[in-house]
Amino acid sequence: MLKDKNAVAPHACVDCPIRHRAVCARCEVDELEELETFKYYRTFEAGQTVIWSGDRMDFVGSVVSGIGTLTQTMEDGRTQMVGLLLPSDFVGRPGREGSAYDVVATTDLVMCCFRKKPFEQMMLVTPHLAQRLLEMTLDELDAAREWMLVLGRKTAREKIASLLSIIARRDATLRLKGGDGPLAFDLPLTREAMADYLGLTLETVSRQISALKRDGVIELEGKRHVTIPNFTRLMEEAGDDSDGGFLS
Amino acid sequence: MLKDKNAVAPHACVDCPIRHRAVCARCEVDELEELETFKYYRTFEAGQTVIWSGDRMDFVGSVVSGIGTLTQTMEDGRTQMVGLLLPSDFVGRPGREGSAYDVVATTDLVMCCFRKKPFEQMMLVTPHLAQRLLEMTLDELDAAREWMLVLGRKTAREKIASLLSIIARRDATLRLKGGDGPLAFDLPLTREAMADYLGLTLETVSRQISALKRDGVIELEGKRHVTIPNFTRLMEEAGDDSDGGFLS
DNA sequence: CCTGAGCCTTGACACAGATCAAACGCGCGA
DNA sequence: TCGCGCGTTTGATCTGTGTCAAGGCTCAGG
Repeated sequence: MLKDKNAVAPHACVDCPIRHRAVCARCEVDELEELETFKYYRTFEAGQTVIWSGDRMDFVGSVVSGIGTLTQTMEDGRTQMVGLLLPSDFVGRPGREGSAYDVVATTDLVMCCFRKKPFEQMMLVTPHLAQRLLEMTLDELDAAREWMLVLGRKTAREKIASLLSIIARRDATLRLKGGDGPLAFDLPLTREAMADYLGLTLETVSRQISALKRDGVIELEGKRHVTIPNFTRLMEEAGDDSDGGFLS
Repeated sequence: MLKDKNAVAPHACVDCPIRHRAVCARCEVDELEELETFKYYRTFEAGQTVIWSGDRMDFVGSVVSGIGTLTQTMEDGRTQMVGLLLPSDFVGRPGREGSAYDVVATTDLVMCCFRKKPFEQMMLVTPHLAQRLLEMTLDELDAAREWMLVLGRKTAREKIASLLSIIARRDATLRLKGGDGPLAFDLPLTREAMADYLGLTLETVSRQISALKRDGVIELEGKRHVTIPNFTRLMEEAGDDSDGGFLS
């Protein structure tokens, strides 16, 4: 199952693509060198599970490229996605044994992993690391709470529009493109995964996407490629005020 | 409007009731003394707003006693509660200007406040403070994600049962009572506040509470006093597996 | 004692989204 | 080339929860 790829991809930290956004963003060169002594890369194929809920974790790490999801599942099979992992996002919790969620690779995924014990040790004596992790965790908390509003109070159409605007925004900031011209991106999620994120069924997701397309809010090329002709319009459909506040 | 009470309540940190659970839990005596140089107490009456969303915050702080809520509101008035503030919980975000949520006192509330600037300064040089805050933030993130499952996937009945079991658990841990005897507590929230927390209407909340009572899952004395004859039964109704995992 | 304001309960009905079911289209292996 | 599987779309119907409306309980103030 595991491909040779698993052996691939070691960067030097200094020219890592997520250098300026990940946990290590604030680290000095010598601190990066220390991190490198217990760092290793792992790759996962689309669909592979990175960590099972409840499993013991012996590493923490950052997403370097690709997309992953955090999900919770009830005994009867109902599932809720509780987080989206994009490049530079952090996985794992220092100071806790196991994972509380399933972590799954949605696309092929490259992770920069640190052995947990030495990472925890280093955090105790390296404020740069702990400060950055606190900041990232606070951002995630804000994002989770924003999502609670989506889940608790928005209609199906608003939920879809909210998801699209989040993906569009994160995609745009990753590529550092400004401008209000038409945004375009590939949906990194299946209809089912979107449904799990939004607390809907996949049929409802499909119907609402068709409706948004019919109403000219989005354009579709194939099933996955989305163009947003007017971002403000999308925001209105999402029920957000137009302040354009953006996440992490 | 402000009562004399506002002048009241200064404890010495060393015999503070939340000393061992709040941000300052890990601080040494000398660190507590430093905190005390920019600490002050404020009290709020039930119903009073502590901070308006978007307002500039010049303090951060801990809930000493009483109960508060964090809520988000959409332009059209739909509101979602995104957090419950219980004694020892932390309010405010170091490194950010304004509040992202409305913070409201649900009961009379006493807060231990720190002026924000000196607190941020102290965090930079006091690992005990930053470490504890990270730990608390990670716990809150877990709680928020658990709540996402509730909001996205649970039925109205399960939502009510989930809320009751959370309140019962936190109440029990606050009072440090063990034992599986019947739990009893007063609901700190109105039906409307519960609805805002659960993404329901107050009518649905009322109906489901009546139904749980009818089915013997809970007992009611008046509108607010709840007895749980069988906690395991309540957990089953909440759709949680019986692992009894508990928060923060 | 009466009155009014909050808070809560209950009923009747409407509707958004779930459920069940069928079929499409595209890529891939045989 | 065919056929199969997966992700998706679309339709018909069902149902849980929202909406609207009426009335009850309790407590504080006149």
